[in-house]
Amino acid sequence: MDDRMEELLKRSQLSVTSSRKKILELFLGSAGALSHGDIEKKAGEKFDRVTVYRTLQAFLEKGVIHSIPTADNTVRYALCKEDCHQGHHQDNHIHFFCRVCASTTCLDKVSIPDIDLPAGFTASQVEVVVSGICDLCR
Amino acid sequence: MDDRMEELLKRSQLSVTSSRKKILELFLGSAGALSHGDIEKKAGEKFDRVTVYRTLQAFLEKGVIHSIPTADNTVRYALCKEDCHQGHHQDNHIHFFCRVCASTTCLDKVSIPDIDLPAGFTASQVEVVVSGICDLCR
DNA sequence: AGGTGACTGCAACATGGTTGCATTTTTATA
DNA sequence: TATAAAAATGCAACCATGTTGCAGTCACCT
Repeated sequence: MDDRMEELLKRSQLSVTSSRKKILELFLGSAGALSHGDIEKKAGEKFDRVTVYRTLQAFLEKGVIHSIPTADNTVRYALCKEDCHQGHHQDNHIHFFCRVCASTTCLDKVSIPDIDLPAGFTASQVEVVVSGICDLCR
Repeated sequence: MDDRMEELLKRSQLSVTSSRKKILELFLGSAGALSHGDIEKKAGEKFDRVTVYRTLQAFLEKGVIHSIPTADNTVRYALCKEDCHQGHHQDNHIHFFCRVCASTTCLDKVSIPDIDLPAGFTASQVEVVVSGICDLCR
């Protein structure tokens, strides 16, 4: 477990520190996506707010996590799959936000449908966020 | 023009005040969606920040505008169409965010495709935000 | 083991958003 | 039209969230 996290950090060209291991551990141990606030709470006051921000920033840049915009306007983060590379995310899946438990899940199985844009518009990214009730809350 | 705004406010059960007329005017005169910050800038320091917040809140509740989550994590607002009613929005269209001019547009013509959710999930709302380059910037 | 560069924590700051309350403006009613 | 009640505004203060600079610490490489 510890090895796995160290390996993931090294592969992403990030130096191995205790805060990064801890935050990575939180992501690995959580089903859905985490917000900055979630991480601060779960980490148990062990790290400075700034460290959490900078760690998330580093993870984002190196392609370890990706950010998810949600309806309640708080950014959440989730682990990327193996095919995410530095700076070039492959998060071609939709996100589900549960109104009951406020959790955000990546629905890897559901792909994003094609969308016909009007003439003159060019799409480089499509974000789909579905809100509703998740399988655990019904 | 002035009549049109007063009528819209009255129809939405909102009392007619100068700030509401001014903010409504900004929406009518702008092509895309506006963020809180946009409004404060365009209004020319005439209104208190709090008033802008409360006005947007009131407009939201009465179905005059709807909110749009964007990739850069700032909420934007756009006028609702006629078929939006109090508390029950009919904003069943996708939103386009231009990376160049940072404008957000409602693409009324493009409807949201159906999405097959995994078993156990129930969808109540689907948000689609396409990022790319708009027709004016290419 | 030791030097260099990267990471951390602290303080201070900036921004975005909310709440309570006194004052002003709208609206409804007479 | 005058007036009372209701609603909206502005102000101050506050909280949450996010950023920056810098000094100290830690990880990495040789």
